[in-house]
Amino acid sequence: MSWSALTSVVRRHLLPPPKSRLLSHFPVPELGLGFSGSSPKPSPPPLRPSDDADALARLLIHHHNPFHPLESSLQLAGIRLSGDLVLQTLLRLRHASKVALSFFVWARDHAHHVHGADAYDLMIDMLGKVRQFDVAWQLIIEMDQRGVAGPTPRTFAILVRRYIATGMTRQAVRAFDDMEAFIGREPDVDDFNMLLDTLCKYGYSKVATEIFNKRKFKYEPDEKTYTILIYGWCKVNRHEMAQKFLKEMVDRGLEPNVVTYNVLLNGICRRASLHPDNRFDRTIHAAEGLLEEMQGKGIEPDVTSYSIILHVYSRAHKPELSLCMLRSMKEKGICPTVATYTSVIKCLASCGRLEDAEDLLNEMASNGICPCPATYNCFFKEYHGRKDVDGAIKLYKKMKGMGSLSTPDVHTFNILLGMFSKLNQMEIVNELWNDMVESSVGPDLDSYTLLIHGLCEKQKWSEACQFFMEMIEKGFLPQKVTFETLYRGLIQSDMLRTWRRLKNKIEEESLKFGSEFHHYHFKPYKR
DNA sequence: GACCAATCCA
Repeated sequence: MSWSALTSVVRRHLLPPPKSRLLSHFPVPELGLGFSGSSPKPSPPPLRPSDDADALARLLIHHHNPFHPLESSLQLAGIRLSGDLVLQTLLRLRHASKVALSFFVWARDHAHHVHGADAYDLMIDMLGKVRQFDVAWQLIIEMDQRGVAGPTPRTFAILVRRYIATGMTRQAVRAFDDMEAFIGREPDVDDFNMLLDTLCKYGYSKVATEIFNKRKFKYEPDEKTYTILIYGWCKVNRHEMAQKFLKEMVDRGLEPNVVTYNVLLNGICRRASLHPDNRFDRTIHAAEGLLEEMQGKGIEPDVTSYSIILHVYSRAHKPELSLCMLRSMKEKGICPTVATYTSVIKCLASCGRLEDAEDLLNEMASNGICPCPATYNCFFKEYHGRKDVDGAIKLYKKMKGMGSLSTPDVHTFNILLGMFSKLNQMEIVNELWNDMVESSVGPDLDSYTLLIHGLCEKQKWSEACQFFMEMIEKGFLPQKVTFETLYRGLIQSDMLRTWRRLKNKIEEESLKFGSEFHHYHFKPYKR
């Protein structure tokens, strides 16, 4: 059966689409946790390519249905997709959390290859993202009872990360303490490091330090533990605290290694202001001092150390120094990575030296290093600045033909959308938009904003309005300027019917999802 | 998963 035939079968069984898919309203579904021992039926292994999973996922999102009718549709079609594959696809796509949970429950109960701990971990991560921690815990308990090789320490790492990302640090620590009862052993240093690392990554260095001081006698802290804490304090720009832990580390008889020094180096360079030149000089001086200190201890700088310095050169627009350092690191036998090359290329491109940047791009290729989208985006930014349409289109076409590591990302599209919209080439904007939707990397809030602003500038009010409503439906909250520009345009050109439709839409959404839209004012606009 | 790159609409 062809995909289009399957699509029509599925559609026939589906309920009408929902009115909205915003995430802030997320009713807990009936999980049916009292599963009655009915052993899962064995199902054949996945036979279909991931394209089908992708298409199915899109269809599911589009209709947003309960899945019972779908099961028969799938059986009718004789297709058995791997549940894990569809689940992963759903979770990759934006705003599909509710659909993903329904699918997970359905697939679990119908044994479509969703019994593994991986699927549970994916779901728990997603539930944490939308703050449904009670449901996440239900799944953890279910994992335990079902014996699906979990929950594992990784499951708890995911849960802990989600708690911390939400700012619920106390609950994160409690979850960490609850882990022992599930995994059947005491947490070790690595687990402890995970907790501290996650706290520090999200800026809770103070909480991490408190936990560390309370428990450092229970776990044997190692180099990683201290490096994590030093990273945390550097991140919040508290260098004196970073130094304090460096000292404590040495006092304990632990030797700082190259990673520890790179963390300190990045702490010096990360947000240092480089304007005017004497500030740049001061930063470089401090960085060189640290490099000397580490070399004095017999630790040689590695790619990361060089990449950190190169990033400073790039931010300060010093192409000569950049190239010089790249050369000297190669002479020392240190192989540049994508990050290294991207920093230098960004520096050259932003200084207008596109030919030199292209040379480096070729050098990367001959060294077998695959450029990432960020590498190409440096060129696009410069083309944008020069209004070089041909250059941009040529590079874009080249990227489209490349492997998945180098295909355009959201930023690529956003740069190009902004460029061609400003140059008034709306056919190309349209084409880019379609490419972006097709490749499922976007659109994001910026893409919508760029497109709508572009359309407003061209006075294409009804098109702009259409995209405005689409973005609301997808759960993006448009900026105030976007709303006001559109509002003014619709009123001034007497498009009152379109305006009313837009107004109803916003009122409908804000009724359901609370105060999010309150900064839009509906006062009649004075002409 | 102890460190390095990465967007710019008013």
